[in-house]
Amino acid sequence: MATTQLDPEDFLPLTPAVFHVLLAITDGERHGYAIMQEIAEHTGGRMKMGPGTLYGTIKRLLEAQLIEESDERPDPKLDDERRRYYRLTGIGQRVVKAEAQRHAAMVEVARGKRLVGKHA
Amino acid sequence: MATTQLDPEDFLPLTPAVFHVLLAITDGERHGYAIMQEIAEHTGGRMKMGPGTLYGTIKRLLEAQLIEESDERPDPKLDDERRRYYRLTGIGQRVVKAEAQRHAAMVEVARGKRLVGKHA
DNA sequence: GAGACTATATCCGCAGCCGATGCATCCGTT
DNA sequence: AACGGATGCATCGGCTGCGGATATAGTCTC
Repeated sequence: MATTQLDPEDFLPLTPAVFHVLLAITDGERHGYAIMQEIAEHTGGRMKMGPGTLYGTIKRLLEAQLIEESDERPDPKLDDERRRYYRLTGIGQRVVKAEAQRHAAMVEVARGKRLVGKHA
Repeated sequence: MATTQLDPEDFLPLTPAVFHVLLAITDGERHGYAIMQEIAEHTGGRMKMGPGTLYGTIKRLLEAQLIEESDERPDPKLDDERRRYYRLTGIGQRVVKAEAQRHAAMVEVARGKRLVGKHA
């Protein structure tokens, strides 16, 4: 086996902001503004991430190499040139997954204490 | 029902530290040091909360009236007098529950993206 | 009686959230 | 074509609060 793989666990726990951003791009690349909307959407509008949080978070995620910018455009003709698209890196994927499982485990603890009901 | 109902949602989202502390005392009162251990335990030792975080968090939770100190001792003879016990207030209970459900919803989103498998 | 563990408390550096602000572009309406 | 609002990215600075270091002291074991 080649390199000693970075352990995704070393990145945990993620801050809520970071987790939401990563979660928003797990199923395909997205640009900044779309990430904001995605987050607002899948939290039922409860969480609205402002630009300060978003772009600061993106910057740190790029440095940590959990995400990377991509030059590919879904449809050049329809696209807004100002947009900058981001996608998960390999390690990024492993990190979101690990964090998601950590959350799942926490929810199970909460379920044991009857704070949440049976599964949806 | 004299009191004006505070909306638990107003307290969300909780910081991870706060959530862990509240979760640790949902099933009965505990003293500070025991809370630390409880947290280390039900995260499989992954999260270890230091005294700075713990007592700072407790202080803020007392001010916010999500927890309160109790004078009752489980067993006076066996007890260490230095201990200070805390329990959830009414609103505190509603807040942990709301937060737990928020987390459960987030995990469902992650499940939809196949980051976590079927339920344990 | 040394050392480890229990138990609470404070201090303070630092990370990072997040609203405010700025600027440019795109698009629908009139 | 002028306007306004939404889209889109970026920076700045205040402030919250996390978390390691440190202090104090009682308890327990060897």
